[in-house]
Amino acid sequence: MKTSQLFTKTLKNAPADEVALNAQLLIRAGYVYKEMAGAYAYLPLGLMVVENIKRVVREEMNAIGSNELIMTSLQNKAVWEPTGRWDEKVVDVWFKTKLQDGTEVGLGWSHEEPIVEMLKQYVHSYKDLPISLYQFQTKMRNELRAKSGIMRGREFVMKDMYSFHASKDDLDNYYTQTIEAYKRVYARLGISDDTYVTFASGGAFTKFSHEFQTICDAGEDVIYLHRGKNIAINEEVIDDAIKELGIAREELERVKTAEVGNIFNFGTQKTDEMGLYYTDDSGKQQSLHIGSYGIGITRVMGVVAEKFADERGLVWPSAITPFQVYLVQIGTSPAVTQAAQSLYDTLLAQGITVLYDDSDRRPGEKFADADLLGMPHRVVVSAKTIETSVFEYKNRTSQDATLLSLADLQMQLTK
RNA sequence: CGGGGAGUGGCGCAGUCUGGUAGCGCACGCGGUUUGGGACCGCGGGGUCGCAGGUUCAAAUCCUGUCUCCCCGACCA
Repeated sequence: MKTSQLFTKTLKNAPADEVALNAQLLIRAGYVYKEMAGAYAYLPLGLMVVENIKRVVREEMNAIGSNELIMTSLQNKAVWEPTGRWDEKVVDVWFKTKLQDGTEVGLGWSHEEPIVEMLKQYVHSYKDLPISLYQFQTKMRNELRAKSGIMRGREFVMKDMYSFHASKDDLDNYYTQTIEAYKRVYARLGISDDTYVTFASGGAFTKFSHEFQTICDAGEDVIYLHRGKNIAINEEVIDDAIKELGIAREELERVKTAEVGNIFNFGTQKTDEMGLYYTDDSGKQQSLHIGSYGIGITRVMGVVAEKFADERGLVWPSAITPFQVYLVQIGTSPAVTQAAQSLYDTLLAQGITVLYDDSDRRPGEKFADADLLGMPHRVVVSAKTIETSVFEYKNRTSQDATLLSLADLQMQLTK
């Protein structure tokens, strides 16, 4: 895409009321627009990142046999009453509204109850199990206080998955598979080195649930870490956990983290509360074992933005960058324009995504934008480079540029 | 929800204490000179000062109320 066609605008200053680094950079670089506290619009560049993160997650969820669907944002009060969670004293993040005839409805902050309710219509026999469903949904949570830019909003995109099983063993097995799938997701997103599977507080039917926590100063959680044994424990459950695991608190390192995923083993709690049962092979009615697995898509984007950014701007991992290459044309002579256009066409034909800065701005501004926008590769075409038929290449994270032939450049961009 | 801070062109700010109908930088438009790390000169457009009410001859400025935003805390299924 050419910048002349892209809806975007970079800013030198971030709005003064944004303190969170992720929001400052994402707003300055034109990825997001703040509608109100805790609610951000995703502009074309930001949407590309969101979609790229979703693509990675989608591929890994599909790989463990889950099915994508999409539930509704409007939710039925009657579905939530049996579990007691319609009550605002139990769930304090509800957004509730009324239909014109006075019927109360809720805006979805979770889809656990609705999806269990839905399955009553489809699951009757052990032959229908197991089943795993997931969606990417905009969750609405009426948080007392929004904070940390896109890392804790009142409206955010979440991947939530739910699995349904005939036995505890089958659920446990799938739960373990999901942990591995989540690890692959974080590896592909470039944050696996700093992401830990963490023991956390869970429902009444599990000793612990698991969180995926990424080391991040802007995070809201604190975990205790044993890098050698690869053990991580949320501060919330530290006392119980060290007893359980037989380790000493002194062995653990205390770090600030952001929760990028959370999985729960519900056991048969939901099925019993809501009356979802199946018939086993001897004709007896049985409870289902249910698991629930979430990844905050937009929060992950904020964490990645926050973690990798440097003083010049964003730095995107290759897997989720909106474009692989920021192509800078310097000068507007026909020869330079033709060379830049030609390179642009060549790279596109090769399947490499390119943002081609075809504006007639000065070089300094273009370089500053290239850094701020954070694409992994920068290529410059100028009068100097076409003289010797080379291209100037620089990686976002390196200081120095090198001159490469077209073939070498193509190799650099595809490795 | 408790505590603290802040709302002045699109963004960043000054002006408020000591009332006298709004200013700077960036951005934007036009002309010119420039062109490898956010250029320079000239000209120009744009705000009624979050909102409402009050005091006053006169309110961005004083008073009351209200809305919004940010930070800390509490909360986080």
